[in-house]
Amino acid sequence: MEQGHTDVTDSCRVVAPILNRIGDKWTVQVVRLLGDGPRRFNEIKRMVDGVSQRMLTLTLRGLERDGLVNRTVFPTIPPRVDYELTDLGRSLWLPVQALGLWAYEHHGEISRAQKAFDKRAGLSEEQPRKIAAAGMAGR
Amino acid sequence: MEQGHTDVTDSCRVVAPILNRIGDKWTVQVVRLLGDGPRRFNEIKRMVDGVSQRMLTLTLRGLERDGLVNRTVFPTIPPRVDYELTDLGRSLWLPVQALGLWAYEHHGEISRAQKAFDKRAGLSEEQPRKIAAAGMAGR
DNA sequence: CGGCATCCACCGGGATACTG
DNA sequence: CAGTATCCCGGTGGATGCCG
Repeated sequence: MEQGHTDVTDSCRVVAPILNRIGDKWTVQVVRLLGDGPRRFNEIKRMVDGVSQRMLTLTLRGLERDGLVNRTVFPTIPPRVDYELTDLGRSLWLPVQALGLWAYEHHGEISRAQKAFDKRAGLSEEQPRKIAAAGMAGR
Repeated sequence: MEQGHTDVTDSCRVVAPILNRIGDKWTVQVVRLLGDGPRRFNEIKRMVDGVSQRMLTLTLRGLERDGLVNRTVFPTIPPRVDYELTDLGRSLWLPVQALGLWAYEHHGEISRAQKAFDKRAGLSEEQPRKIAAAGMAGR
């Protein structure tokens, strides 16, 4: 990638839609699951608890469309379909892992911050979050 | 609700909601923007093009609630409010950067994969994606 | 078994107007 | 300037049923 580019919004416009894919309700779990090796449809469905088969289908289609997973059909009876990460998918898996690690390390802090925030908001509608002295507004 | 799987789904359940925050429509852009230094409300609104003031408010509130940004009110007239990343917010910024880097590096591959996929889907409804020989389905 | 199609509830998010 | 409040639309995603 070209370093030294400059505009924040520029790369953000590229990142945003991808983060939207990644960050949707099921993609991450599926990617992490498949990072472990190829799985078939109902296998995934069982492991990703709570997912409807509709959403799992859509998720896998999206991943396939993005070139992140390979879909392999075995024309047997009953039919069998395997999904596995492509090289691209595996390369995605790494930064996702990093983010997952961050989430895992900090979700305690986050939920504490949330509870503190909710407490402030709940006890008093007019609780000062952080008040700066007037006059130091100039930068 | 089931459990007792590998540790994959475990950490995923922690990651998913956070990725949901990060991956929502505006959070990343705001975080990256604030990674550059503190900004005031309308300053952010101007830089993040397309965001409504409602969504910007909600986004910043969410980030504040998660302990990722500090909100500082200057009780001046006209009022002024600064937003800046907390230490936690800055620590998040790194893996987000990594994911952004990945997106930036691979969005070409992705859009190519998407076009190829759409072409396959468009030309023929019954285009075989990848067919494995029957008989090798056993694992 | 692995889908796709349909219907429908919910809520994310935009536009607009009003307040301190 | 920095919000809050209200309305409303479209997309996301769950439930169900049918099909190869």
